[in-house]
This record gives sequence, C-alpha cells and structure tokens, in this order.
Amino acid sequence: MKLDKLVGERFKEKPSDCVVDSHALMVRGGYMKFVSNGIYSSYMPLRRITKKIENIIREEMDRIDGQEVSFPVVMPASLWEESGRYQAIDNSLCRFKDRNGSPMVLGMTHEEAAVQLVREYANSYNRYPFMIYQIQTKFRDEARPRAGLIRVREFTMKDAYSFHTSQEDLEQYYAKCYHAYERIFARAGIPETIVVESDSGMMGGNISHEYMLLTAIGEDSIAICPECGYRANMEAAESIIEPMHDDVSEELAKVHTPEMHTIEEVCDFLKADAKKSLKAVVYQKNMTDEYVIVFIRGDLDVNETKLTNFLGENIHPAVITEESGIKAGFIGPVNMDAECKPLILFDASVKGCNNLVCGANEVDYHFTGLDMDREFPDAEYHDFAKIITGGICPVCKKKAITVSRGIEVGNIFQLGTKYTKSMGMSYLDEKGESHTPIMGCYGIGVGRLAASVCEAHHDEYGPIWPMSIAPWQVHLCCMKSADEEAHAAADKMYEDLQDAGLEVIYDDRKVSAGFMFSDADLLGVPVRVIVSPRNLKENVCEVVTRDKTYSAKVPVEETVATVKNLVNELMAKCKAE
RNA sequence: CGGGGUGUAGCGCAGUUGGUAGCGCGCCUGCUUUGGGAGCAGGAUGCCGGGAGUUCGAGUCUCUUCACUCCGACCA
Repeated sequence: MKLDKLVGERFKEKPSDCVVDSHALMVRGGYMKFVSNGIYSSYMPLRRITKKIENIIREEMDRIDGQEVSFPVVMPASLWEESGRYQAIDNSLCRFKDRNGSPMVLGMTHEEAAVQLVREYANSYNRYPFMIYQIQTKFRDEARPRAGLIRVREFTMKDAYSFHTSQEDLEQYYAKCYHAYERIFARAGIPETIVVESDSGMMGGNISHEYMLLTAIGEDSIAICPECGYRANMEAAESIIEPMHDDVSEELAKVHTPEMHTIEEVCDFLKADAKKSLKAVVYQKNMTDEYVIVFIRGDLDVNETKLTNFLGENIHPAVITEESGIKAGFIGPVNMDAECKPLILFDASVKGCNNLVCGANEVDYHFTGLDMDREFPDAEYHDFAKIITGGICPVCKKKAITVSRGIEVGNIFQLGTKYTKSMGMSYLDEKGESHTPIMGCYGIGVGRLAASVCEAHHDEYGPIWPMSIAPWQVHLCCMKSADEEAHAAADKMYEDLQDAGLEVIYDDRKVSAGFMFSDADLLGVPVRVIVSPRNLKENVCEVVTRDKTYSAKVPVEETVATVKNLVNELMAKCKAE
C-alpha cells in the first residue's frame, strides 16, 4: 500500500474531546472517524488490525472445537420475550418497529439467537457438547460511551455459546475456554491481561470471570491480593472487616450536632474517627420506590451490586422526601420510625461494634455510644461494603488487598439453564428422560481489544503495535524521493519486500523527514526501512523497530532477508505459552 | 437518570461595552527546501449548532431546542 493514497488523515493536534491516549492516537493516526455518540467508522489501518485480531480469535475458538456461525443483528422482539429479557432490560436494548408494526430489537448479545438456532437440532444427549460462536456487530444504547473504542454503542464482538448435559461437562469446557482466552490475549500482544472473578450481573448464572488489562484509565475496579493471588472485580469481592470493639462500652447519649449532615462534619465535631461512626445510605427500589436503608461503617461505601443481588431487584439512590419521614443527615437505627417504613439492613462492618456515632432521627442530633450487640441483639448482618485497599483478603485473610483499575477485554460465564429453560430447550438422555441443557457464554470485544493494546503499548508519538496485529509489518520510507536514484531503489525495495511475502506500507511522498517519520510513528508499524541517498552512498538501508530496541544499517542486498527475520522474531514474541 | 462544560473554517482556538468574521495548523498554486511535523509569496474555505425574541444592528443579550463532552449512576 502506498501511503500517499491511504484514505484517512493524520494530524498533529490532539482533538479536544479525547481524554485517553488510545482514543487520541487512533483519531490522530487516521484509524477511525467519529460518526455519532459511541459510533465510529474505521479506516484501513484499524480495519486491518481488527481483522488480525478476529483471525487470532477465530483460530483459538476453532482449536477448542468452536463452530463459527452467524446470528442476525435484527431480531423480532418475540424472541426476546421468550427469555423475558425484552421486558427485563432497560433502554440499552434498542427497540423499534418494522414496516408491519412488529416490534424488533437490535442484538446487544445473542443468547436467545443461539438457543433459537440449535434448540430443535440438539434434542438428543449424543449431540452434546458443542460450542457455536460468531464475530459480529452488536448495538447497545449505552448511557455513556467514552474513551474512543473503549466504550462504544456499536461494536464488533466475538460471542460464543456452549451447550452441555452436565455441570461437570460445562466446567471442563469452561476451563478450556479460560485457557483459549489467555492464548488470545497473549497472541494479541497483551499477555499481561489478568483473570478476575466477577459478578455475573444481568446474564444470570453462577461462576464468571473477566479478563482485565490493568490501566489507570480502566472503568472497572479490581481487588488484588499480592499475598495469595486472589483477584476479583470489586463488584464481586467479599469485604471482610474486623469488628471495632472497645473494652468499655459507653452509654447511649444524644448530642446536639447543629447543621452537621455529613460523616466528616459530625466526626470532626465530636472528634471521633469515621471508623467509629455508623453511616446510613438510603436507596429506593426501582419497581416500588420502597426505601432501603443500609447502615455501614462511616469510612466505607456501599457496593450497590451486592445490595442489588441481595434484594433481587434493582435500586437507585433515594430521593428523600418530606413525607418519607426520613431525616437526611441524621439517620440512625435507634428510634427509626419513619413513616415510609424503610427496609433496614446492616452491613457486616458494624457487627460487634460499640461506641459508635449515629444519627438520632431528629434534626441536628446524633447519638454517641451506640453498641450494636446491646441495642440490636437480633440484628442480621450481610456483606454490602466495597472492598478497600488495605482490606482483608477473603481467601488468605491477610490485610493485603489493593484496588486497581482495569479494562475488561473479555469475559466468560457459566450461564446455567437461564435461557435454555425459559426458551423451552430440552434433550433426551440415554434413558429417554427429558433434561434442560446447561450453557456457557464467552465474549471478547474486538475494537476494545485493539484500543486496549494501543493503550498498553504506545509512546507520545503513537501506537507501538505488536507484530501479530500491526496494520502492516514493514513501513518503508523513501527519504528525498525527488532523488531519482533513491526513488528507484525504494521502489525496488517495495517490490522485493512484497515478493518476500511481507505486508508493506510505502511512503515515497515528497515531504520532510520529520513529517514522514511522524506519520510512521502514528501508524505504529513495528519495522521501519529507510531508503535515502545518504544510505545508498554506503550501499545500505536503515532498519529500525518502532519500539527503538533495534537499529541497524544493512547492506541493500541483505535488507529483505534481515527484515524478514526481524518480522519473524517479533511475531514469535506474540506467541501463547 | 443527576450534576458541570463546550458548540465560530477540515482540526485546535480567539473574538472586548452589541457595530465589516479572525489566528495557528491543515488544504490549493508557484518558487526555494528536505534525516524528526521547513521557508517565502499568493489563494480557497464560515447559515458563528438550530429556532424564536430584544435591537437601527446579534457570534456577542434573552428564551428555547439539539449535539458533543466530563464527573457520577447504569453496563450482557
């Protein structure tokens, strides 16, 4: 490919709406163009990258006996009504009507389509297990797309669905997929991706894992224990708190705390540690608006995922009205008799604590000396707290937890029978008895993976693509192309490199060296070959790598072989273990 | 969904008390250049996001609407 005709503009200035490096570099490098909120078109360099990623995924899915299929982007609402998700999912599911007025949806995930595809076929135990997958466009009407390709509304995803006749069989296959995923990320150039336990969220099911690339710009928080290797998404990480119990339990006493609403204000005023306070966090159930108050230690935060899972329904931060009787800022468990009859829950962090500060349910008053065991001997405690850095590891019990940010580049779920059951899929076993098959599902966002690799491997000048997914393998620069001899030599080099089976992007524009090199940096091609009159005088070409770890002057006639070896070497670095 | 911010040339931005629409980069022409985003000369490019209003006159003031964006909530 000649660079002078490559569609898409590279430019110097960082677009003002780019806040993460991968986004800025991919826009500046002519990889993609904004179309609408969370919707992008790709130019050739990005398309070549995603194609290579897709092929790596394909190879690894095929290795574990995946069968590539294709599901529709547009599906009738009736299919989603079968699983109950047409009603259950919020407006991130795009709904519309066709010309006949029939309700339709845009596929945001394809469990329903997968079951629909195989439910008649897979009616006998001897057809199991099997896995089907596709690499295709999804549309999710996300509330807040951000960070370029990291979070978009329309994107390409590999989604796979496996079907099994027993939990053991699912687990066996799940383990295979687990390793296939590790191979995919290693081959795509981010072997540092880690696996964490996760909350399975709206997908239903039990066990699930997320593949995380740790980076400060990540959207997820991950709890990691360096002592024992425990890793979990913060949403799923159990929070263990040592009870704060003083030897002497003070009396419960009401104190005047004028105009003090926040934990900080009250604790400052009473010269108490936030850890010795009881904070009330108020939510409302989405369906009924019923109030839910969680009492938690003052320095901790509520993990809303845990709360949602406990309640079995969705919640939102409460709108506290006059009529509810709740005295915002002065809420406490003692004398709680608000008119709205809130559901009262206690987080495990306050279990066994005494001498706590809490609201008195009376404006401008708090209690001191709250003793949970004395005041609420029958209270039940549950884990609602967000795990914190320095927290106790749920596995090895050491106080070693660190919380880091990460991008979720892939996930795997043990779905169970949620979709097969609701959609009436069954098979006959060897005794002729009917059973519901068990499913697993496995996703990877292709564009997000490309952006993640860029995020992990770039410098201030541009991406540094791993050889396995680089848009081209070799970037050939002809300096001073007005010089006929140099231009002719570069043209020949272009032919020779291509004849050797290499993917070459060739820049013979009559532009300054700085301009040419800046464009090359933005394209991030791993190997660069420079032909110039100066080099030709010595009968050499310069061969350098984008990551600056290799630089050599090579005799012209040896250049192709040298480059070929270098490409192979760099490709070998992108191998799975 | 809650709270901020921004909409002026392809991109980045300036535009004062309301009075002829500007700068840098990029683009086009020519000449000179050429090893890390070159120089000179000339040139093209605007419904000042949309609508309504105030005014002799609106990029500027008022109202309204849309879009984008950041923080938070949500996220198979």
